[in-house]
Amino acid sequence: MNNRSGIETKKKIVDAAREIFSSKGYAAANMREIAQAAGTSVGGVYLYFKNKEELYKSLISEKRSSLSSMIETSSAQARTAAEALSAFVKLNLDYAVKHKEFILLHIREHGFAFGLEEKKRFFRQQVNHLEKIIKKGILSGEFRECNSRDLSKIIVGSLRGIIISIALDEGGSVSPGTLCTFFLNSLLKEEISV
Amino acid sequence: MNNRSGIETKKKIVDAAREIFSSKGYAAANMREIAQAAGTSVGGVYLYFKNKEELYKSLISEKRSSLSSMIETSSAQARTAAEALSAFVKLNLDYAVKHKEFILLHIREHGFAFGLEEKKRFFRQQVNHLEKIIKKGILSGEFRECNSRDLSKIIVGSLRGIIISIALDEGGSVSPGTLCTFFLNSLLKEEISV
Amino acid sequence: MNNRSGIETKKKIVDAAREIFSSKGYAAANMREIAQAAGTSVGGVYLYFKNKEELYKSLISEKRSSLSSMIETSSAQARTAAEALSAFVKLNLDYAVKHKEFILLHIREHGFAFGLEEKKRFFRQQVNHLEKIIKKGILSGEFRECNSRDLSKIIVGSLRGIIISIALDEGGSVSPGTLCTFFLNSLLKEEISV
Amino acid sequence: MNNRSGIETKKKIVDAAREIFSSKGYAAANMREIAQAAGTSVGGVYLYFKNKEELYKSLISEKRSSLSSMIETSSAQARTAAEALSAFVKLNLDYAVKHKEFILLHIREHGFAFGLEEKKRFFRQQVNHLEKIIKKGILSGEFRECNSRDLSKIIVGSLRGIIISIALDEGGSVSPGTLCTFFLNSLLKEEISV
DNA sequence: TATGAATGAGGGTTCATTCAT
DNA sequence: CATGAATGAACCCTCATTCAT
Repeated sequence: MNNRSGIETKKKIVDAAREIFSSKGYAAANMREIAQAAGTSVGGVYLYFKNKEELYKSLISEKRSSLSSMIETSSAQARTAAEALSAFVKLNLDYAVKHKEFILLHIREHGFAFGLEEKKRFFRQQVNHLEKIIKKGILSGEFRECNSRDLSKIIVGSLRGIIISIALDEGGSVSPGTLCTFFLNSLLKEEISV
Repeated sequence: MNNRSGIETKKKIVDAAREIFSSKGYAAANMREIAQAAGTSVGGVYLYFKNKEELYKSLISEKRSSLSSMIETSSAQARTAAEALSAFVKLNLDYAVKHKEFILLHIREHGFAFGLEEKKRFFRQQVNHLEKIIKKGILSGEFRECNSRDLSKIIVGSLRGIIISIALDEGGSVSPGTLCTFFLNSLLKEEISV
Repeated sequence: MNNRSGIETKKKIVDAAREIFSSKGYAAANMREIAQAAGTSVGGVYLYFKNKEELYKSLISEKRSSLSSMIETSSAQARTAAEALSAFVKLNLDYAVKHKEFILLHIREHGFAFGLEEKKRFFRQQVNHLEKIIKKGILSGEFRECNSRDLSKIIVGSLRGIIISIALDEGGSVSPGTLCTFFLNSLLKEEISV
Repeated sequence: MNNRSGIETKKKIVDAAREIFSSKGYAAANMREIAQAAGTSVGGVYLYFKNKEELYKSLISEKRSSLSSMIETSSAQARTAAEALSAFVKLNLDYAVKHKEFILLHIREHGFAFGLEEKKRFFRQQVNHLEKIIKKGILSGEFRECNSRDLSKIIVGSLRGIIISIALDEGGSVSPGTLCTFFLNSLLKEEISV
């Protein structure tokens, strides 16, 4: 096959790699298989990616930055703090549903091999982002007084756990609405029932 | 090796295996290294475990069942539903702090390699257990009316996410108390502030 | 590439190939690199040379024959045997200094890969040529009686060793004059000091 | 095969490696082939040598140091400078005859891949050693006044070239005696005929 | 029980060569 | 003539597993 524009080939490789990495993890995935799934030869993969690690990292950062920017955008458009939090939660969950493989990729290899620092940075980013939302809510009188830092950590952490459940198809999904209500119970002045 | 009983050797192997598996993941860990860390020979490991997979699985199930039974016990001793939930949360967090390596082991390889089914079963077990607590709380009038199944899933999922944060040392731990309060906000009739 | 004639391209390839082959040896050199250094594409190289081996061989024989003819010419112009020997030695040394890379190429791969027979033939040629000079010198009474065959072998061999030292920049060059004197000590009737 | 004492296996590997490296050069030699020739498995080779490079280097240094020490010893026993020089030449030639493969190994890869510095050092060592002999000869009145440094370089270089001829079986060997006489012609006060 | 040398399949990676454009 | 993406065989090396001692 002699595809003049390698861009198509590259895309196929990326797709195949995501699929395979996420289903078996980094170490168990093998380049031969990825090439095959992408419809190319082994050498073909190395035409676009320096090596296995680079291929893997490219998947991670590509997705991570796309999620980050989506979150940023949606928050800017929210009127109230509750709305911003809802958007934050929904985006994360939607993303998890749409990109299960990415989530697995992201969760798995957590703290292994390489990229630990990048992952922690991403987590901190999320926490910081949420903290801003909460603080704004407190200032505006929408949320009650609380430790915004701790709550942010708890919520981001929780979200991650729930996303894992979704990605692993563990016993049915939880609706974003239900989850938002759950979080808002500790934030809003008036109580709502789940 | 001149241990009177092989039991000691086996224990050393298990400890070394946990340490190494959890720090590098299943695929990247290697038997020579485990044997060395355990102070035995490669062949020695195969005296006690059929193969790498068996060794790995034994670690998982060993810890998982020990946690399960602890939770079971603690719940039986609780007077109120809130107390039972607190115990549940605290046990899980304590366990995470004390056995970070196990958590990593448990989280990582999530849905990979093998053991996916066991992991899902464990998750369902936890959800079921929590659901019972919540239902009891509703019946006793301690908790408000709510979808106990959904809430259980949310809480167990959240707990998992937070445990991961702890295991990965991501930006300071959240106290069990704070976390319980957070969960109870959606359960108790009276509201409490975090 | 918009060279009017491919001849220029071919020359560039040959130059690049010599440079790279001689600096890394046959096996470690690679076609992509050669093409790049020559300012062409990989395919371009194959337009002028059937394959890697052919490209390599062409370098060797090109240089070898040019040296051979120079030696032939210079000998024809010499008046005395000593002069002929001097010319022979000087040409070889000059050549080594000017074409270090070729020497390396020639020395390295000595008896390997391919071309062993050609190399031996070249060596024999040199020995034969020198033997003629020595015999002429004995006949003319310039040189003393000696085993001309053995001496030729020794001198050609020695020359090769010294050329290697030069090509490898091992500790300073020896002047052609000094070397000639050294060789002539075993040939001339009167003794000279180095 | 389960050879309790790996030392035998290691020897077989070394022998096979020398044979193969010297017949095809470093780059063209391949580990599978070496293992096969040694009667072991690929993994077996890596039990004794970290990698291809290490295996290669071990051959070189092993032989090099053994030759060095032989030369040192023989020189110490020589009565006259001429005797010392003879011993030096003979040892080198004998070594070349007995260890053709080593010579090839040593000559080839000259200035490539790795080990260039070690090779230069070995050359300088030889030159230094010979220079001492010549200086002693001049002092004792055995040799005539001459530039001992230059002559040493010339002789060591020549020796190398002649050894290459021998190793490559290029047209019959030169006897050590003839060669010594050749060298001594430029050193001894009285002239001798070859 | 315990050892560790030996095995060999398999993984990551390179590179000469081809060929559609 | 020229290009460079594509191919795939082959290389170096690792490691789970076995087995003679």
